[in-house]
Amino acid sequence: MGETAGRSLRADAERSVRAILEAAERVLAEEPGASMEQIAAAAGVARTTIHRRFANRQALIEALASSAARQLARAVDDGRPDTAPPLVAMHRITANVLQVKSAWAFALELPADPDSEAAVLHQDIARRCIAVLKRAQDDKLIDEAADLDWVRRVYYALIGESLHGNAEGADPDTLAARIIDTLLHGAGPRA
Amino acid sequence: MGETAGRSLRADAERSVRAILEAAERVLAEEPGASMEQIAAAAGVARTTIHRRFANRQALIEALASSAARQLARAVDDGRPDTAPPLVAMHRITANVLQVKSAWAFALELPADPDSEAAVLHQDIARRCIAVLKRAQDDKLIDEAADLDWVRRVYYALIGESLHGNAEGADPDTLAARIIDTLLHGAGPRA
DNA sequence: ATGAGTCGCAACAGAAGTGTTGCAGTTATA
DNA sequence: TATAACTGCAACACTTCTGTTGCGACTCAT
Repeated sequence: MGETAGRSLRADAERSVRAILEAAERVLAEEPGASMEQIAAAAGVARTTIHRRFANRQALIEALASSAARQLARAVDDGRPDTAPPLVAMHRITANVLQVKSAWAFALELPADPDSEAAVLHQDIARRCIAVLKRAQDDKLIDEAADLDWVRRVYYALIGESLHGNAEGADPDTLAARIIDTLLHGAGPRA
Repeated sequence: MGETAGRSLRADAERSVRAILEAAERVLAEEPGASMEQIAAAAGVARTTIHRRFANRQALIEALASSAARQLARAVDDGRPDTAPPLVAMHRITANVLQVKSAWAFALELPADPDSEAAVLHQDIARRCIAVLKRAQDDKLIDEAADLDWVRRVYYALIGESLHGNAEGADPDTLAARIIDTLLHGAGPRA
């Protein structure tokens, strides 16, 4: 049977759903084609339990994407993108996002249908990201002729790249500092 | 049966292999889990023909990765990384790489075993990439304190990002110019 | 404590993919 | 042209995954 978004579940059922989503992230990150059986085993749950909550493999993956997108949105909000000084907001947001993305890398890189909840959230996040960049631009931190959408894409790419070679688990604040420094100044000689 | 690297094939067989590899790139780029049947159909070939040349799905994918890596290596070489002035080499290499990567995106983002031919080629490419950056650094184009491995990773990320939003098919030279400009100067205000 | 919700287990049917083989017909190449 | 290579097609056995059902046991909520 399975439900994508039903009414409130019992406490133990809710625990199972969380365990399944976390296991799915862990397993699928290493092997995108992994079977429901593998995910169930990693979650410490029977395969049938997954099918009770999620009708399809598809439904599970969509729920995973939505869950991760919500956490990402919260990570951005926690950085006070509208009120904090641009540089402070960028640093805090970047550090927060790095942590969320390192835990939900697979789910957040999932291609989402344009009308899914995850896609809407990602679109909203991009909007707020550009708003922060705009404020930075007004403060002369970013060149006035810069294409903010390109800057945002570069920013995303720097975050993604920082996570690849991070098996050692460097400090998020250190990584964030390097990301923002590179974003604003590049690799050229300093004045 | 299938061979990963046999002796010289007949002309028509060689054509088939090329068609299969190109179809595999096309099909797998859209659906990484696509079946051999789908690949065969896209190549205009019977499924059994694929199995004659490639023992496994695995073998096919490795051959795909190797083929793409060789083309990428050639794209770098064509930019004269050791002899041309650093800025010229960077621009030419970037434009060449953009074209190859747009045609073989799936194959080039494939995770490769450390001892595979593709992995060796990618490692060699990274080595040459850093060599060019080093020459740029000697020419004061890159800050002397910069971590060249980080610069290389940023460079890769910028190339990857440029290809995502490129459904319109912008001019490789234009894209390359923006990539190098961003790499060296970032988004901050110009002096 | 009682009832509804939840779970694990076992079993099932069905779908889809993989890899192999044999053979007849076609094509390159010497 | 003669030979060997190549191809498509059909059929096969085999494995794996999916999604479902039924049932007894357990657990949360009231």
